[in-house]
Amino acid sequence: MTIPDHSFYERDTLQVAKDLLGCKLLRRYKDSVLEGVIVETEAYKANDPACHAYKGKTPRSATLFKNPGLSYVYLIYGMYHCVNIVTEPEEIAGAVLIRALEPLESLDNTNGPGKLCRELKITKELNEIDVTSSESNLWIEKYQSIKPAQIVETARIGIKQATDWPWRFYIKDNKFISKK
DNA sequence: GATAAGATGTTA
DNA sequence: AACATCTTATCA
Repeated sequence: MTIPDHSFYERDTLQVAKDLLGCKLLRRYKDSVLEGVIVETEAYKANDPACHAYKGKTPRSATLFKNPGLSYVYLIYGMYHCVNIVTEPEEIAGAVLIRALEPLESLDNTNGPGKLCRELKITKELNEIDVTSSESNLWIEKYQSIKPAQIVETARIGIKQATDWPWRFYIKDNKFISKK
């Protein structure tokens, strides 16, 4: 078991989004650990109209400009949270949205960004967590290696801007991908 | 099956 | 007013 360090995240967001497929997301909660395999991601970058940081730094999006390897958690539609991992060097905005997990360890279906956050008890309290340390309450470990041929690139889901950019990635034939 | 609408609150 | 969502209802 190895944990990707800051240099893993301090790269192009699209590359990180692909490389995160097959890694595990782990959440320490009340003395137990909830975990799942990342099977679907989306990339968000500074020059991307759909990115929260597109119009510059705001109180919410400031996290996206910080150190790669931090978590970025926000509330969407008033009732669900979404988790991202910050990418690119400091002061350059970028993040990878984790859209779906294949459940391990006592998780129910987590085939969507809102559902997986509810299952893993991820809330705004877990914003700006260092996911490169197993001391954190939220972190990422290497798990499976995914061959490039197993990665499918498609358009992102649930956004109104830049809907034709193929910045969504998932593991081919996996049963836990979020639906349209 | 498909499509529509409602819940809900933060953001800028 | 929009929103990186999900569930439930109402068709067929």
